[in-house]
Amino acid sequence: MSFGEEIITWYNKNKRDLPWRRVSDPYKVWLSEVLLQQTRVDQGTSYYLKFVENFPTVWDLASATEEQVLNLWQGLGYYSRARNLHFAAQQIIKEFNGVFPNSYKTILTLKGVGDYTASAIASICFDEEVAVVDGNVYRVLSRYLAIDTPIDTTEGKKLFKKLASDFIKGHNPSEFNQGMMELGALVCTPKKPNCENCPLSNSCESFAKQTMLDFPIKAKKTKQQRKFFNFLVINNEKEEYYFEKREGKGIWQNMYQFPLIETPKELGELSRTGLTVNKVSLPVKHVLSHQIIFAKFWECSIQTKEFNPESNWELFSVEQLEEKPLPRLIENYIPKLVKS
DNA sequence: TACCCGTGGTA
DNA sequence: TTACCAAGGGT
Repeated sequence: MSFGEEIITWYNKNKRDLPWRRVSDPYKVWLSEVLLQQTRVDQGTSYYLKFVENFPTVWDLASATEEQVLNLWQGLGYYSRARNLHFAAQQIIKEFNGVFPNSYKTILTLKGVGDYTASAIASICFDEEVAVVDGNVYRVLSRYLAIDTPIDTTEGKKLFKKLASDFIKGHNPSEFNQGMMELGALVCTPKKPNCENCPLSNSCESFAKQTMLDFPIKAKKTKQQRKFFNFLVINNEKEEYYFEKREGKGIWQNMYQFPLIETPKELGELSRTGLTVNKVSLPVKHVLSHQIIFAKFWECSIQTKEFNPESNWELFSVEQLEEKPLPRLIENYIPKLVKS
């Protein structure tokens, strides 16, 4: 059997029964693909079910507010995906009259849809012969051919797209693409590849040399910057708390947090006119892909005469917060408010 | 192009 | 405990 035949035969025998594999609606396939970007199936599945239930059609998604979409996305991370998803739903209504675009080229014009996602939808829903290249495909191909070109370079991306495009030729595009990813997810795994049960081990270059774990090669390492966040936890006599909406370009855009004071180092003492600090949390370490945040929560009470809230601060009860999109760091602190 | 964007699981 | 990384995309 050819490479592609091996992949497809193995896939049809070993594929998992996943919710988005039971549907043919390109809208739902799109939802699943965006939800699973840089996200494990175990982590994304419950979100997929929530989204399909709350927004059964692209019209429902487009009609929602961004805040509703972000709120449903809460906890999954990479929130630009949610904002772009909402934007793209409105694109589909306006530019495509509510009919999901049906080719790689047109799907690619949707916000938040790049080469991978456009290839996935076009192949799975419309049988277009375009190869997906995701983390799984990089791993499978780099090991199979023992390719030492780094995958995180322009040259590497171009090379692997070309290789996958050559391998897919003449095969069922949907089954080939999903088979490549499924093999990477279940057999050709990052740490302990199960080569004994791999349909390609006979002809795998790295298996022959037992160098599977040397691939794929990456050129860069991500560096994490340390940051010090101080959140002002201020409540009034009605047990409401001040919050602010994050704006601008950075992390957690359009999501809510306690009023923030960022400092270059850990803050030992906080003084602000009209506020008395009652309690301060130990630093909470919150690790992100490019930052490590050390957050202190300063629980304050108001000295009514001199206190002057900023104009962008809003008061919410704990109940009202249910409908506001919160970063995990903030969400995790809410139970402490109810206790004390 | 290099860098930014989250969260949680694993060894 | 650190390092890696999971169905990537935007700027």
